[in-house]
Amino acid sequence: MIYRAIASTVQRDITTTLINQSTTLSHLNQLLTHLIRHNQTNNLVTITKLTQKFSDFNSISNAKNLFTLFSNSNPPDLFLYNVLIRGFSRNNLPFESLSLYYQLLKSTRLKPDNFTFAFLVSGFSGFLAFGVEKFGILVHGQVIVNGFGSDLFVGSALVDMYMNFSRIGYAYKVFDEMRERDSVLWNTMVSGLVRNCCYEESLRVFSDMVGGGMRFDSTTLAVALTSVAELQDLRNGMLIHCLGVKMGYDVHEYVVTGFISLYSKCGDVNTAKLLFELINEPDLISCNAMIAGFCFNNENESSVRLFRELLVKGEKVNSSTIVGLIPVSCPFGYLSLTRCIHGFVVKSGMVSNPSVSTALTTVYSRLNVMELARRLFDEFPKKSLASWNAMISGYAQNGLTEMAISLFREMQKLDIHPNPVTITSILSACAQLGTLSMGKWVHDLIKKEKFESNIYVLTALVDMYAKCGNIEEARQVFDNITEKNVVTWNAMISAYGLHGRGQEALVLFNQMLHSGVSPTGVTFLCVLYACSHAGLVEEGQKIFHSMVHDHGTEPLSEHYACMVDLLGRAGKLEKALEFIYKMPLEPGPAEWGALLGACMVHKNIDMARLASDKLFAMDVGSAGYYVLLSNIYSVDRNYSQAASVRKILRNKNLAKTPGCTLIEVNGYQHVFTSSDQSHPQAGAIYAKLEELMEEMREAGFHTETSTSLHDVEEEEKELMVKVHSEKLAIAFGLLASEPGTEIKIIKNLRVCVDCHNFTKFVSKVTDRVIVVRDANRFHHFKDGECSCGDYW
DNA sequence: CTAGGGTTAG
Repeated sequence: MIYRAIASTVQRDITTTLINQSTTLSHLNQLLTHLIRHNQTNNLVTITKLTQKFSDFNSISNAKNLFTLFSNSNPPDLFLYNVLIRGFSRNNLPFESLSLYYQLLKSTRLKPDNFTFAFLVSGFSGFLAFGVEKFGILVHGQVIVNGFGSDLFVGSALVDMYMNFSRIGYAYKVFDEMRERDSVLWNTMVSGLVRNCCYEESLRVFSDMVGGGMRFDSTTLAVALTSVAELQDLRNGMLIHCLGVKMGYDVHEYVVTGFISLYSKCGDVNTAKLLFELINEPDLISCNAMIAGFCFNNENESSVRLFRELLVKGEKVNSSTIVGLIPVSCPFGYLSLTRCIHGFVVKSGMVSNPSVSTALTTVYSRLNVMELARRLFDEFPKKSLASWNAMISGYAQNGLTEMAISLFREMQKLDIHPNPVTITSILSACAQLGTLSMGKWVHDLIKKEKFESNIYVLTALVDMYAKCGNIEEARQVFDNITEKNVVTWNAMISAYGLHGRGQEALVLFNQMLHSGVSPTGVTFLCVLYACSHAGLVEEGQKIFHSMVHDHGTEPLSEHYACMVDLLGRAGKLEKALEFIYKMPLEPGPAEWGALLGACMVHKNIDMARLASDKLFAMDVGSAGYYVLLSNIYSVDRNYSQAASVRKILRNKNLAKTPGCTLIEVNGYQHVFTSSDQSHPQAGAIYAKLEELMEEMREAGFHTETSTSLHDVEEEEKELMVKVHSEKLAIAFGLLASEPGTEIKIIKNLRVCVDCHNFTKFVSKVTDRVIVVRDANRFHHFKDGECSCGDYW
């Protein structure tokens, strides 16, 4: 009897040892066959061990069958349930986990414990699909009801889950409610924030962790390195470097790889190369970091060379290598090169890797071949958040704003939660479209989701408010940003320029210099643009001078064009022309175009002809210039010439854009076109308009058409028979909004003189502020005056 | 540990 017991124990120990030592799936299968053959499938410990091992080998069907086999003749204990739930979760089957959990509740008297919940929750940490989030929240409810709300294991799993859904706010809530915090919990927070591109926030949490004396391991340090690298924050990066050395973590090759990545992304390739050479035998991963570093610094030949070396050494390159290499085809701008890489990716089967596909989508977007990008996107077997973002941002950046927003809506329908990157792109789309209501909605979303510390989001928010006409709101958001970068400053400066508030732009520019942020070329463009739109000629010239001599910034063609615009707008046409002749670069379409525009405003026909001759010689494919030239001939009463230019325009297929105006009332958008009758309230609108026009005529105003030379395309000629869309929108705005409230409209073309006069008049007699965004800038009409000083 | 998605100017 005793012998038999010992024998069975020995047998069990041997089996357990064999299971533990199994290194392949076939070992396990052999063992299982053996157990079944000898009728030894009734031992709980053995079965549990085997179930666990099967799921570790991703053979979840075996694990499941084993569980069923056992439970047919024995009641499983909680441990076995937990092991299988863990198996399902690890194999990305959260719903299988969930149904097993229900089975546990329904058909046993077992009480789920912290392991059950930790495993159950963890199933939702890597799973993103339609409507999963609701189930995640449901599971969280079960956790609380069962009293595990402050369990560390469960808590970490919950934080990880919410981070996966980009629910930063919920993750924080779980984190805050933990009575004690271990290094795993902290690490989950830090890496979750990194996964959601909240790099500043992750560094803040990391420094809280270190400052609080919490032990951190080399992995956490590596995650923090990711943040500083992404932020290109060399100062903190070097601090973390020191910290890593002090802790002795630099013996780990992956930490050194993190350092290489940091210096690569901060532009210090030499240090990166030095560290790279210190590694005796660089592995694939450190090579990838170096390749990406070369790419980042436009050392494309070096990247390709290292890539070749890897191939020669017989190393198997992975998706990281390809993703790191793909940007090489971007600055080159060669579609064929991208196609080549695309071909390689398809051949090697890497096309199913979301990172690779997303990178390719991005390259296609940058090259503005959106059809290819979309086709690739539609073919993704599994769309990651990044792939959605790549597509949405591609649309937004190429001006296909409606497509961007409709894709975002689709995403929401599928219950896929946006992260800060998505939000930034959508804000950019709102800014371009001028949809304030949607922009405000996104702002609320930002607050709810705790994306408020993300500098990209906030900068895009400033820009959105400015471009939707809410300059004060833009400023408020701007003032609340604690750590502003150059782009943030640029956005606010350009906002003032857009609204014709040049002095404020200059004040802000000086504040920026005092705050220690160095201006870039874009900063000077923003400032010069602001000066130009406010007629601040001397200030602009001083800035231009200081840009070259104090800041050592080399002016690009855009800067010269801006100066031409500045001088030209102010009527200093001769000076503008002289400036063009004296500039060290070859003057291009931008400079001549700016001069031509100025000539039209100041009615200098001869110089206009000179400028347009230059433009035609360059064969610029822009309808605007042709319209301007046609207008010149009209002024000269040379109608046949004017007609022939328009014919060229038609032949070249440079379609003129029809004018339309958008107005938002109570969150609804109304779009008007010229002489539009389609609005349900058209009758009342035209009656209101007639009433105002009559009043205007009585006050001695008359319609002005022929003398105006703005680039408003055909519209003006139609004025005698048609009513411009902005008048309709304004009349509607007066009817549909409360007296005394501000009216805001957006027009796709430039405002014509007649409408400008009309709007001035209306603002006076109705005592309303009317804000007009045209193709170029904002006009604030108040009390019969416009902020542009009749100069646009 | 390495890799994919974001803001400003024209």
